[in-house]
Amino acid sequence: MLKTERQAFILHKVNLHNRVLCSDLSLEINVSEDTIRRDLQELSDYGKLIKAHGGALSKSFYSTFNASKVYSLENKKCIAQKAATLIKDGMFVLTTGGTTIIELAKALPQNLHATFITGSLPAALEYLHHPNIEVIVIGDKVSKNSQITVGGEAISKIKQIKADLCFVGTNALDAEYGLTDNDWEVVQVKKAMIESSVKVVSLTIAEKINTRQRIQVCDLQAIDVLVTELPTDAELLQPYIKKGLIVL
Amino acid sequence: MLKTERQAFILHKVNLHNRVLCSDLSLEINVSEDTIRRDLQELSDYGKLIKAHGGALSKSFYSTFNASKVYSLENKKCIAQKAATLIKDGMFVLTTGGTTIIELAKALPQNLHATFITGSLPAALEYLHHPNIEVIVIGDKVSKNSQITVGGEAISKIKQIKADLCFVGTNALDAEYGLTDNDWEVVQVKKAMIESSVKVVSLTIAEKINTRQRIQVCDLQAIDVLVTELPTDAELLQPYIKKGLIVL
DNA sequence: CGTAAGAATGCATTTTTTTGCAATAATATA
DNA sequence: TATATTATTGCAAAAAAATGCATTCTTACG
Repeated sequence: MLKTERQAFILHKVNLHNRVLCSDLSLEINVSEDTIRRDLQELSDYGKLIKAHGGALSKSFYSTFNASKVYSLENKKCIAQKAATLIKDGMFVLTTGGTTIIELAKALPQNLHATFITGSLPAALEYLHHPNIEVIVIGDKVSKNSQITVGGEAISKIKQIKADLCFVGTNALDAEYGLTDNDWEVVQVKKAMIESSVKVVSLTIAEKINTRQRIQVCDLQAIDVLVTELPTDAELLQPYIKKGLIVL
Repeated sequence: MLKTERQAFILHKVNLHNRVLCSDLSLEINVSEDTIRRDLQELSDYGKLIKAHGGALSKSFYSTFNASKVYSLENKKCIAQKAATLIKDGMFVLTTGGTTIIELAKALPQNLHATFITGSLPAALEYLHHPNIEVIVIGDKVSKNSQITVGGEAISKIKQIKADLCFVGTNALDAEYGLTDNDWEVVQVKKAMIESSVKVVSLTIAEKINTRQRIQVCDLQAIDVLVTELPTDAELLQPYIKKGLIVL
């Protein structure tokens, strides 16, 4: 059995049964547990499943247990504060999902009057807490990992919109490869949002800068503003400033 | 059972029942109480639950904020348990919003394979916790009070669906006036859902029975099943049984 | 065709994690 | 307070993961 074939089999199995054991797979496919472990490691790196001691769990099963704590929370709060200043009364704002976006939602001033459009359920619930913000949810199937709606319906709805501003929670940003991500469905939604907006803002914690994932969302040129927790004059940001991005 | 899987199970259990005992879990999962205790400690470290002597409490129950907010919680849990038995594998299920529906979402068995369609953001997030349930959100403007999507877009999407089952969280039910409610926009959505479903189930706590609100959602005839926390032979329910409703 | 570079795999060894047990301490409850 | 239940701690056995290395299999290329 080829490596790719084996990994596809493992993935199928884990999605069907919600969990797999190294020992079972080893017997079933007739390779050593080491190989299975290496496969699981790889699949986990690609974000296809969740590795656990002794085996792995399907991503949808794992999301039951709502991903522990927010990583790098303080930095994200800082980014949210900066980003919030970009929103003016009366604006139509598109946002993706992710923990940084949630922090942005929390950081919005109480007196802001604006319309927020999103496919992220947790973000929508946060926006609802603000008395003067109108919330519009994009409907479609909900992706378990990201808790945002994805699919053709969602994308066609997004294309009908012209927003003033789009906030993109960023997984990886690179001066050469632009904005990249690893979930195909989520990428499609992000693409549509970026196309439907006049201005695009990338919210990026410093450690994601100069990294790349497998699927491209957009070129660097498509991004207007980059918000990080770093001061504007940080070494890391200079290449992006040179390429014409506004950095906050 | 893998460690991670076990912890997910514990978390599910504690969120469903509001509390768990080390001794129960130990028997149920078949590991020592020491292991359970260590799991609870870990989950507590991650802030997913509150550890207590002899077991643990759900975070939402412990923080008076959330617990006190849900009125008549125990009755609603009882209703949810009964209602959950109506759902079979492969079904398409439409649901409204409301606290009883949230309890239903929590009470769904882990191994249920079904598709849930809703405009309620909190309900959708609950459904997501079930690995084998597909969640579809109806998009539109979100109503601040009810946290469900309302409006023409939502209604036209609902009309395109034909579901097997529709669960309606009920505000007022009366043998003469049928199902009534007091929020015009929410009523429009409920109407559409009822029309789009083969079977309609009303989830109603006893104190809402024989009460009415200002706007009619549907006649009693449109409802197939009535689920309350009362035993089937309760005096209060007899008029409804006479009128042909199935009572659980 | 043949050979060299690189990837994939299994095996042995070391390290880490998980788990149950026992002894002791802390805590609840009658 | 006394007693039973629950927690904590240290420890050891078992299981699993990581690591380095040798062997086999693929692939690329002269």
